[in-house]
Amino acid sequence: MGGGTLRMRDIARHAGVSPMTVSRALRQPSAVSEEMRRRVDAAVREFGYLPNRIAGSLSSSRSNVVGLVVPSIRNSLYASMIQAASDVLRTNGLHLMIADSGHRLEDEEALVSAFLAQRVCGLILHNTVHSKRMRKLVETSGVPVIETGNLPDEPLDMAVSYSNFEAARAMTLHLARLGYRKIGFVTLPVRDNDRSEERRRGYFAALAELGRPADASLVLEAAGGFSEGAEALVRLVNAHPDLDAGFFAGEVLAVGALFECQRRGWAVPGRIAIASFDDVDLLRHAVPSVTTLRIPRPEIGKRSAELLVRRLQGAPAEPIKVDLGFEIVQRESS
Amino acid sequence: MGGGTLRMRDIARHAGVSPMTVSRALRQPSAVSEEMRRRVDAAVREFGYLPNRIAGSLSSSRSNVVGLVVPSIRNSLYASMIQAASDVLRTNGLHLMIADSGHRLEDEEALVSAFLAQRVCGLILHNTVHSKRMRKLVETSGVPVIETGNLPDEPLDMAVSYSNFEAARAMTLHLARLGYRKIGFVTLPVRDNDRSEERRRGYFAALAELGRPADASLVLEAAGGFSEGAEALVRLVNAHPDLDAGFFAGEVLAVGALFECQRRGWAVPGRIAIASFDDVDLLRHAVPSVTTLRIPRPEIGKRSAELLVRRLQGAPAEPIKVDLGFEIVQRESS
DNA sequence: TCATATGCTGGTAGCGATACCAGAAAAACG
DNA sequence: CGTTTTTCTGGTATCGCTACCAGCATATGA
Repeated sequence: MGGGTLRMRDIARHAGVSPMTVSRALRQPSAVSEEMRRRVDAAVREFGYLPNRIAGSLSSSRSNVVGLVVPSIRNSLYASMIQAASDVLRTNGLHLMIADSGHRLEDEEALVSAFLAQRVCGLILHNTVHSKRMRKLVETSGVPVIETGNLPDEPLDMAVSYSNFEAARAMTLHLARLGYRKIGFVTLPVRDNDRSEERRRGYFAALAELGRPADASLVLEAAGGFSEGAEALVRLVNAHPDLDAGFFAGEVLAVGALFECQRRGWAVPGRIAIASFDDVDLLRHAVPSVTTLRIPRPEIGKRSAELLVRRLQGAPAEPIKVDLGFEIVQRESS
Repeated sequence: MGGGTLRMRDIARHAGVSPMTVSRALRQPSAVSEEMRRRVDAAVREFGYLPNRIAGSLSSSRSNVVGLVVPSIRNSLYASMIQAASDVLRTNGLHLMIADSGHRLEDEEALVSAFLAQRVCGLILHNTVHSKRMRKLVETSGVPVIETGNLPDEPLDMAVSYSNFEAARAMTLHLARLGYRKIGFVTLPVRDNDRSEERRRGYFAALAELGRPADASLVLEAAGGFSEGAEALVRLVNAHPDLDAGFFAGEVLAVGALFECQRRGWAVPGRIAIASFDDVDLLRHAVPSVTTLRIPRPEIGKRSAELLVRRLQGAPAEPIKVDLGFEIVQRESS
């Protein structure tokens, strides 16, 4: 059973050609004659031969695997990005190795090391905060890298993202423009996470522009679950009975808060308005539908993969920074 | 930059030992003397050497990558399974290559081929319906395989799952026991998907046990979106004004239906009860919280990975079929 | 004391493919 | 028709590492 995996030379023998001809017939059929191609194809099909990509990679020092590190596989946000990236890569004969860092910087470093040891031909990292050691690791490897979670000041290589700062700022201004006077902000954990940090900064920047005081008690940090969102809302309202809008840095938090309002019979947006980050289906279909920021996650995945592919095809290694922007989606909840 | 990647012999030279000693010091430190280990470690750290796993895999004909194919990366159900599997694999030095078949059988076959060409050391497949060619492909490769989406009659190798049939049957009986007289069932697309098919069969089996007629108009097939769930519910109610319960084969469908009830002011469960498949956070926190089937997704991922690891460590290649069961979670919506 | 066991190190020969070059055959040219 | 070019094929030498065996020390036994 399966023990005897075939090698190229076996196919070659059966086809009555040299191994080199088999190799060529498989990778660039146009380089061999009609006759050879026919013989090789026949033998390949007859034995169900699958070329050993490991050997191929070693020999050509070129791999066809891209490594991707996200903070959490579970999060559906990343899922839409991953899907889009995966699709583009696949049509270019590349595969995706996925790992999650669990939001731990040291784990990310270990994962990147492992990926580099596997000799991936490219890396996509969601995180944009890196240790010095990691930066050096990636740089000396010479592997093209894309960062996607934020627009970093000093990209490792290429970046495809949007501005968390601008997005949070824009939404805060939007809520103010709609007439909300007291806007609370619920952020995801900030530690080792520049995205959260940027969003918080954006919120405060907007308040400053509006000439409103920066009240730290209007900002709460919450882990990203439904309960945490509900809890945060309640705490904010208790502390600030005149709170008339809540801006949540994640869709799960926002929906958790929305459910809490339903349980307590608080009208949304009558009693309190709700706004969220990231346009997932859930927010569009919730009752009431939730105002949010549309971040072009699939486009980020697509562009990242495309840039990687282009670079692998020989494009010059110049730093590229793509800002795919965002969009405010005004809905019933505000 | 980075052009000159170091080889083991370079490290060996700098450490004043042979390449073999470096190899051993890295893989089984106990096999070399204290002194050698020290010298090698120092050189490795000094130059930031990363062993080339491609070469290592080729040489030892042993890889450390597991291939995983799910119908859709986007679906959060798979995410919790993937996460759990990934964790177990990582602690055993294995990595995960992930691909999605988009529910297309022919794509799955292509992906499995590609994975086998990459010489993965194991496969996890969610799907359990396979073409003849695919079965042969996998069998002759000799690679251990786990199927996770259903309990197949003829597993390729090992299976870790639960019974879709029994789960759907149990929930239908449960709803009947609660007193619901007319239970509609909304299934996900059935084509090439034995899970959906099994669920539908389970629903009908329950009806038969209850001595109720098998009314095909009580079953609707819907693609898995919020709108589709909402739509399906409305169509069912229009066709059957006395419908008092809706059982949805996916959580997005169920929540979509729930939202529709909220929009229309239908009391849940007063006017109509709702039940779902799969226990995701959303269902627990929705208002009202939704009755559902808890499928042990993380456990499935964990056990799958563990079985794979054990097999790679030399466990005999015997067919194993693990049924991790399910559980009915009764909540407010029914 | 010699013989056998044990611990550690290094040399050699692959793993299965591809890069590169050489050469034969066919085609194109003057 | 000879010469140059083009087209195609095959041999050889890696790619970077590990399996396997040989060999030298030191340790253990009789």
